Amino acid sequence: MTISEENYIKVIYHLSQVSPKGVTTNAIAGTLDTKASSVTDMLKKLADKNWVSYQKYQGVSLTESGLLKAKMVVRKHRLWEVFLVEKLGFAWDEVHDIAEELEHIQSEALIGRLDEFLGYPSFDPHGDPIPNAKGEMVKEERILLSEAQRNNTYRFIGVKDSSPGFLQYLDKQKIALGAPIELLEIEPFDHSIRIRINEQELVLSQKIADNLYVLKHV
Amino acid sequence: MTISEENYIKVIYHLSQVSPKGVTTNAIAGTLDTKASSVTDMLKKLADKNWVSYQKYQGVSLTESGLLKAKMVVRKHRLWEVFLVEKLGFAWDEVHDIAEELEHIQSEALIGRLDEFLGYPSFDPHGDPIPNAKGEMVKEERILLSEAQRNNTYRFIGVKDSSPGFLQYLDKQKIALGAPIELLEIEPFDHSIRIRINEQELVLSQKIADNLYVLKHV
DNA sequence: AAAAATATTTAGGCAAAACTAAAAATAGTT
DNA sequence: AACTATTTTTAGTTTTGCCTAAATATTTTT
Repeated sequence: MTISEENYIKVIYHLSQVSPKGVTTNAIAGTLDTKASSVTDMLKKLADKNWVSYQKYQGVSLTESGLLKAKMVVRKHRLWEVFLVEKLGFAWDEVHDIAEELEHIQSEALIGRLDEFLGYPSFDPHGDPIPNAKGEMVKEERILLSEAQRNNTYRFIGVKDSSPGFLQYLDKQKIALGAPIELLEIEPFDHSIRIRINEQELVLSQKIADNLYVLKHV
Repeated sequence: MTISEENYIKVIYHLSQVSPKGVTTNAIAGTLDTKASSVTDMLKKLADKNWVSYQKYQGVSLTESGLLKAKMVVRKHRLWEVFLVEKLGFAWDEVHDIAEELEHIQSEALIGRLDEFLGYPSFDPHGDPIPNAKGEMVKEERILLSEAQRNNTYRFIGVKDSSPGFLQYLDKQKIALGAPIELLEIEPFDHSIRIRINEQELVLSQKIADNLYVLKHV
């Protein structure tokens, strides 16, 4: 499996989470920053190798074996992210691009030992679950903070957008993974919300609340 | 710099150690397991980018900037090998191929932090020196055990051949890096040698002695 | 339901890095 | 010095993954 093929499979996997019926050519092209025609070429190749099922004009979805391949790439990506943050001391907004390269290193033994070295983590530094060697991962009943209810308390467990800009905003506001958040008020006009976090009150725009995953209760 | 370019530069660097006047096309082709014509193509490209000086039919040598590039690839390779052995628990005969992939990860920050994490090691698991960020490395007055003198004591500090087969042979004989070796006798007929190591006597063929680097004195 | 807009695919090409086969240069031998 | 053998280069192809431009499907709008 080439690096390019791995990247396509991974992107199809991520896009499938949002649109499970089938991923469009354009969506893939947009994510990979390539042209739709290049995507079509690759989809044929992936279909030949039985990693996706693809019908002209109808989008693609991963096959059983394609899904496992995708999960293994995601596993490697997230394990490397844990390594970079926990062991090498990188900040959570610095690790994505490096992990993007490391995820393509081909060695079962390496990833197995890395997993062990890290203590078999279940989540990466952004709160995303890490598939185990069989592709299994924790599934939590997370919701977006923008969908949360007034006067309830939640725990901040993940980000939807993990771009450096957003992560740096969270750092600045001292909104850290694991923090309890109490939803005090929802402003009907602009859907901004007022929360209590770290014994302080904070107002978040809808856009922010739309990118924070929380778990109910506390 | 592509992965292929890095591999060529690295191979030219290694071959230069043995033949400093100029590395031949065939030598490169042999090492990289490609055809001479492919090497010629690449040499032109590397010369265009000013990483080697190349004259048709006269072999190549690295330029200043090519030499630094080569040392940075070697630096990454050897640091990753230390990581694999020291942190992940791989044996010294298992790490070469994995490091061969890891050496191409592009991130100054990563390699700087890895170096720090490992405690700025000076040598890799096979006893080879690790260049620092400027390309500087320790230079020892090492010789081959086959060139050593009778009745002297040495310290085993490195291997010339670092293939898994040879390393496994050394493991089997309990010949480990750092061990003191006393040269008891040289057999004139086949140049085999008798040594004392780990309080035991051992006979080594010339081929073995030809692949062990030692330091005089003790 | 036809027209317009959008999405996708096809066709033809390009660059990188490899190849084979043939030509040219260098080195070794008599 | 000339001939032979070896090494190296050139010329022409192949494969992968991308591109542009044009053609075809699908979806949306009127």
